[in-house]
Amino acid sequence: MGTTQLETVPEPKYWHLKTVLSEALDSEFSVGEILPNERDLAARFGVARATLRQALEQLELEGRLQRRRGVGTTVAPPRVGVAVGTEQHAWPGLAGDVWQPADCVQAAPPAAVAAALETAPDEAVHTVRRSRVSHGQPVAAELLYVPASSVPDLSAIDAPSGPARARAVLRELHRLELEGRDSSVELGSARADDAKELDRLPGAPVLVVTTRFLAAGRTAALSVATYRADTCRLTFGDSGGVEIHQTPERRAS
Amino acid sequence: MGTTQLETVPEPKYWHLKTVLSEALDSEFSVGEILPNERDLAARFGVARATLRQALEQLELEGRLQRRRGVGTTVAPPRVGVAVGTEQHAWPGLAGDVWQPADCVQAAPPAAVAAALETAPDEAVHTVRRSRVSHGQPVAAELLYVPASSVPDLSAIDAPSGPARARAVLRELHRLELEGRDSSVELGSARADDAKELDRLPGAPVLVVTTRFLAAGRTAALSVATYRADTCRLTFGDSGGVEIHQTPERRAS
DNA sequence: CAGTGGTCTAGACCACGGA
DNA sequence: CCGTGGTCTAGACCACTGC
Repeated sequence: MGTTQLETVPEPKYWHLKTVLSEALDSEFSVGEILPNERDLAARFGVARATLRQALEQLELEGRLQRRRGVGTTVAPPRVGVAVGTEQHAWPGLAGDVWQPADCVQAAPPAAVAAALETAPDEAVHTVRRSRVSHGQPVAAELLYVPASSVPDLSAIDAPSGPARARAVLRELHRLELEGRDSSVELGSARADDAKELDRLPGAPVLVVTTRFLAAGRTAALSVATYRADTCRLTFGDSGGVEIHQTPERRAS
Repeated sequence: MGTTQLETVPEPKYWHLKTVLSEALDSEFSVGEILPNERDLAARFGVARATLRQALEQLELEGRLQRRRGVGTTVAPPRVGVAVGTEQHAWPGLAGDVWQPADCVQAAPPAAVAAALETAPDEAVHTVRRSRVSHGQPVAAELLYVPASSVPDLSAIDAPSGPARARAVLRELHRLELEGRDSSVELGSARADDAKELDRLPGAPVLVVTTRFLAAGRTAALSVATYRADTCRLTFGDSGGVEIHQTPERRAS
C-alpha cells in the first residue's frame, strides 16, 4: 500500500557488518594497523560481541584481517602467492626446493596414506617433516611419506632420525626416475601439530595439497602439505599467477 | 602434590566434541543418514547449542557433514574430485568442456580484473557466466572476462546477451592462439549471487580459482571460478589426483 | 503448521601476550 | 598485572522446508 518496502530480504547483521568493515578497511586503515578491540567495536556498531565476531571471522577467512589472542586485530597484508605447481617433473628436495627438512621418523602412516602407497596398513614408512617459510612467515607444513621400497639402499650409517635422516631419505629418492605427479587441493582444518608450526590455533582453515609422485609404475612417495588458508594464495602453471582481490558485489554506484 | 594432572592443556569443548562426533560418523553413521537435531545433540553432550554448533561447523568445513535449514544435518559423501588443471593448453568452451554457458553481458569489471586485463577501469568487457555440475550437483560458478579487443570480429547479429551470446564470445576467442595460462587457488566466501547458484548460504567457504589465459603476449581472458569448498577437491596434474582423507592425529591405540 | 538450522543477545570466565 | 581475543552459556526469535 502506502508503505515503502524497507527490506525485502533482511540482510543478517553480521553480513552487513562485514561489508561496512570491509569498506572501512579499504579506505580508512593501512596494512598492519591495529583495530579497536572487539568489545569497543561491538558497542560502536550496537551489536553483541558474538555478532561482531562473526563478521571478523569471515574477514579473517578472506585474508583481510589477522587476529591474535593477547594482542589484537590487525589489518592483514595481501595474500602471498606460493608456487605449488612448478617443476612438474622434479622430486622434492632437489636443489632450489623451498622446503626445509625438519625431521624424519619411521612410523605407520594413516590408513588413507597406506592405501595410496599400497603398503600394508601397519607397515612403517619413512615420514619426513618439512616446513616452508615465505617472507619470514611460516606458510606451510608438510608430511612426506616414503615407503621403504622406494629407498632400498638407504644407508644404516645415517642418523636414525632428525634433519640429517630426512636429507638422506630425499637423496635416495632422487635415484628413482620420476614419471609424473598429480596433486589435489582441498579445504581442511589444522591439526594440533600443524597449527603449532603455522602459528595458528588448532582448527584454523588450511589448504591441504596432496601430491602423489609416480615412479616405476606406482606411487613412490606421497606428500601432504598444509598451507595457511588465511595468508596464502596457491599458484599453478606457467608463471606466478594472478593477483585478483575478490571484491564483494557492487552496490549501485 | 599427590593430585594427578587431569588436563595439562584443557582442550576446548568444541574441539573434543568434534573428535567424538567425527569418530561416531566413521563408525555409526552412513552417508546420507540424518543426525539428531542440534538441540537434542547439545543436550546429549551436555553443552550449549552454540558450542555444539561450533563443532558441527568445523565438520561441515571439512566436508564431513551437510546442514540445510528446515531439513537437518546429514552425513556428507566423500568430496568429489574436480579437474581444474587438465588441458593446460586449451581455451575455455572447446569441445568436451565441462562448463555450461549460462549468460553473457557487457559490463565494466571489478577494478582488480580491469587491472589484470590492462583495460581502463570503466571499460566494458564481455562477461560470460558459466556453471559447472558434477554428479547432479552444482559445484562451481564462473565469471569469464573477455575484453572486446580479444574478440574483434564478434558479430553484431548474435544475440546481445544470453547463452547464445556466451557461445559466440567463446567461439571468437578460439580464433586466437593460446600461448599459456596460469592459475591460482585461494579461500574465499561466497558472494550472494554465487551462493544462490551453488545452493549455499552467502558467506559459505569457497575455493576461488583465478585463471589467466595468455595470447598475443597479453592476458586475453580472465576466469574467476568459485568452487564449493565443502564438497570439492580440486585436482591438478597428470591424472585424477589422490583421495586422501586427512585424518585427525592418532590417539594412543 | 511443526520442526529444522540460522541469527542474535548479554552476559561470564579463560588463555595468552606484553608491559 | 591488565587488556586482548577465545570459549561457553542459556536463552530468544527468525527463515526455511516439508507435511
